[in-house]
Amino acid sequence: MMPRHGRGWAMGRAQGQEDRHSPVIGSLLEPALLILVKGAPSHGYSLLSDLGKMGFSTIHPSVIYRTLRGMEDLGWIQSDWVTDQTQGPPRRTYHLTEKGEEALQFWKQELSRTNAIILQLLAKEESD
Amino acid sequence: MMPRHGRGWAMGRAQGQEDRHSPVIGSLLEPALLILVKGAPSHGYSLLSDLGKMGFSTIHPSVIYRTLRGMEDLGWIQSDWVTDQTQGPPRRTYHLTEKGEEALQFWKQELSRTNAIILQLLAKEESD
DNA sequence: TTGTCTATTGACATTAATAGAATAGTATGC
DNA sequence: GCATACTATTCTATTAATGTCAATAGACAA
Repeated sequence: MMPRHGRGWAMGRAQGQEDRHSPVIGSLLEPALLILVKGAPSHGYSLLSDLGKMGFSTIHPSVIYRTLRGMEDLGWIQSDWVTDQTQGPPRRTYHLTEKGEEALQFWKQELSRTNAIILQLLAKEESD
Repeated sequence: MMPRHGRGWAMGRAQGQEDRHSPVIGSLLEPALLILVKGAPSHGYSLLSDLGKMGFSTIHPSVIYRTLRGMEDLGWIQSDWVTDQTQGPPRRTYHLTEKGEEALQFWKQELSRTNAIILQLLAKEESD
């Protein structure tokens, strides 16, 4: 049986499971949420679809909600319940805090660094 | 107490723990090993230092050995014991298999995709 | 024989990911 | 007034991955 995430991801893909994301995508969820919430305060369900458009479509909703709660525990974002202007039950709407802005700065550096490493890896593979 | 990996990584950094890698780095270990082993058959201890030079310096040796064994279980690489030309105990030297080459092709696509997502995220943050 | 470098493995506790179901409000058609 | 679909969030059980530490052991030089 296939591991459900992480190790050996590329194996599952080869066997026709296109709908499972790689571990890299999962690891980018946190900075992606910070950036989206910084852009405009938002709630889980809306972030879910924003992320979908950005290439995070395979991440399970519960993972996104759980991550948001975790980030709130860390003090990076804060939530308020919004009951009006909703087409359904109340929304928990998150906004970025100063602490979250700080964390985002670290993440930005890390994203650049990651970019460099990936380019290096691709270049090395090309040269073989 | 700080989470030891993943969630909330950027927090630890802010408190002066520069020596802990982000979850992204960990998730790139597998493709990095595939590419290095494809370049030239090699053993764990040597890959450890190659990875260090590439920006994976904070990954614990046992994680690298464990990942290599996992990749061998998946049939992506194969190992032989080499006893001569060593400056210490025997080395388990890995080489890439055809299956590993296939996995690497999927990973290459994913690395490009990841690159695109990261650039998109950084661009979005700039525009805020 | 002590220490240092090379080299690999195993075990334990912690943390994260996944699927699935439960809960619930709103809106629309019939 | 009832079924259905969409919006919106939470919880739980299971499984996988990660981090850390310790153990093992050969080679070589002081």
